[in-house]
Amino acid sequence: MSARVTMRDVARLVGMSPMTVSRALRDDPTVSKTTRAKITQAAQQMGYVYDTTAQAFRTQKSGFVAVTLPSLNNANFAETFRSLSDDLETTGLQLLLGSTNYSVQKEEQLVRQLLARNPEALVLTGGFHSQTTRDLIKAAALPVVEMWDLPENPLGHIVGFSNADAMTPIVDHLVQTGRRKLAFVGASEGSDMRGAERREGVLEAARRHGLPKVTIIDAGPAPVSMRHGLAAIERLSREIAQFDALVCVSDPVAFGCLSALQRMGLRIPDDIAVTGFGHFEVAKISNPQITTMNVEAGRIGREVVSVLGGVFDNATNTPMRVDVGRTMIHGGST
Amino acid sequence: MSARVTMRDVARLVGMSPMTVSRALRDDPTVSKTTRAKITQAAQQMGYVYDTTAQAFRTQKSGFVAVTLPSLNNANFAETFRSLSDDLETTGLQLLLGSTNYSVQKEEQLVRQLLARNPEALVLTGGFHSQTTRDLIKAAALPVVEMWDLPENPLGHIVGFSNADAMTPIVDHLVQTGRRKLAFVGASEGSDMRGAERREGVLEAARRHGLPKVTIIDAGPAPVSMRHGLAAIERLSREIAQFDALVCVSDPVAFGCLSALQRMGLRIPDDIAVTGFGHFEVAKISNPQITTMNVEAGRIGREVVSVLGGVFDNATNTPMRVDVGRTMIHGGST
DNA sequence: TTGAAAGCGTTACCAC
DNA sequence: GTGGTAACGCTTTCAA
Repeated sequence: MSARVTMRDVARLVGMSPMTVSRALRDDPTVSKTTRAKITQAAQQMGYVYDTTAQAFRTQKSGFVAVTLPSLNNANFAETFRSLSDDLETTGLQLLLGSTNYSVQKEEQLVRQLLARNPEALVLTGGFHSQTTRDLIKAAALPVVEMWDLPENPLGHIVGFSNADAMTPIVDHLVQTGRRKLAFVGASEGSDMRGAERREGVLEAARRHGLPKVTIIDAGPAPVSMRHGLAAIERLSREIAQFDALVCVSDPVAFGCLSALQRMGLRIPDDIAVTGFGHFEVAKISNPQITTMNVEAGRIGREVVSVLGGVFDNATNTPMRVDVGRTMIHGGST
Repeated sequence: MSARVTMRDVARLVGMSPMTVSRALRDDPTVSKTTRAKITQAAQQMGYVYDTTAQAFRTQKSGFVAVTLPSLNNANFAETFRSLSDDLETTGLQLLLGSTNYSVQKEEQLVRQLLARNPEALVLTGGFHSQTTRDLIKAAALPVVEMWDLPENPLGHIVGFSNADAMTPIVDHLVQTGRRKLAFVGASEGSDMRGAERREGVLEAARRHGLPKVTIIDAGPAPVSMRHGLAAIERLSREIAQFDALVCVSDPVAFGCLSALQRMGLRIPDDIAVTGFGHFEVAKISNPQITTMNVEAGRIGREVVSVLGGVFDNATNTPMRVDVGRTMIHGGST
């Protein structure tokens, strides 16, 4: 177990100072070509490995951007993460990822853990956090972006959309196609804030249209997916026939509902309409295809990087507020 | 912009040495109860945040475990990651995650990036890597676990299963139920190594049974999902009727195929059988349910942590080899 | 139970 | 174009 090769060792070999080695390895233009060549060659030969930890310590810059996501197993969040990491690559920043599993409690713990790593920025999914989390973040005094949401009192920058408003076109469309007895299928109260906003958006839109009270079907605590949609409908059994449209919090839930309804022999959309949210792959592949709302998950990631770029460059801290678009996708389920 | 609060500052406030503060904050039992209480209280009040970077630098331990996954948007890999991070939590280690997007090229770049952070261990998905990647890893001389595979020449420890062998029960089952003209639907050659192994497993099993040559249906470069399965079948159109069973590389692909077949008016399993792999949610929700092979993704993560625990504790480096089980799940699609 | 000194590997800053 | 010095915040080691 030989000791680590450091810049000092490389310097000694080429007969120069560690400082010059440092500059050479960082492509500092003040180093002469010959020197640089000699140094890189020596470094290679000695098996020198650059010590990011020491750099991070010395410069007080970790090179990390911390990100929280409610869940990894979600095509939309995964896509946001991917575009984030792709676009961040050129900047040399690394993503430090954590998953909250839709729990405000877990988020607090996670944020604490992430902040201990001195990230240069923090990207949170959603605009709802515990007071402690907010305090921690404020004390850390680092750039913050909240995404996938459009909170009233943001912690910093925002890249997202109003989950409530996003439901309006869906309800409008259902009403236009003659549906009146709506039910909303989503996660239990308090477990998924964006889902709750979507629910409120549906209730509000229904009120505006003068529809009868929308029934809330609880699919269980978040994350809710296909199986929870299916189970919720199976629990209701024939009672489901009293509704003429099921507005679901997400496409996987909608697909679960669709499947359960079909197993019961109901015809979609003739007997009952079903809508989803998020333009997941399953919405396009199911029979019939599910009417849904597309949110450009990739664009959210890219916009976040662009916001961060502005923050790092200008050091201006005027909070940005990027409202990304949504597009309704019509399927055969309505 | 006030300067960072350090242990020195906390020490000054309570009239003790930084050393005692360090010990108190790490719950060193040699610190008296009163002192600890005073220190933690002062730290809290001053908004002290522990500097992990400095600690990592000083102790030469990053506290990181690096993990590569082919894709985040995959219920199985997401589950493995979740169990990994859950089980690692008690050890105080942080996961540093990167996604290779099923590219050996990208993996190389990613491994380089991750190794620069001095992780204490490296967890890779799959047993196939570029020579450069292998060299990089060997030079780094850190504990390595390859998972989701059972390579012949592992880099270190293994937690996985043979993707080829895992297909045998599926082919056996198809043969037993009278199917003989099989096609395999998967990603293009060279883009998904575990998928390729599954394909070889199917070919081999078919040979053993004396079946006619299995047709390979190329669903495009990895990652392949629902839409690729659907598109592949749509491209073949009525030619698909020559097969009596479609063996798919994964459940999402199988669901795409199933959906395409149903859109063409074929009946599953009467006209053609469909099998998947991975026991994804969609296999249980689709109509009919898809016959699949369950791999305990969560268990893989837990076993990896257990292997790492052994490595860190004993410092013994005898390579472990954990073969996790698989269970066939029968659905109505066969 | 507590403290002093030293140093982890790098780079900012200034000098030449 | 290159080098010397000091320092980032913490913990190991030894001493009291």
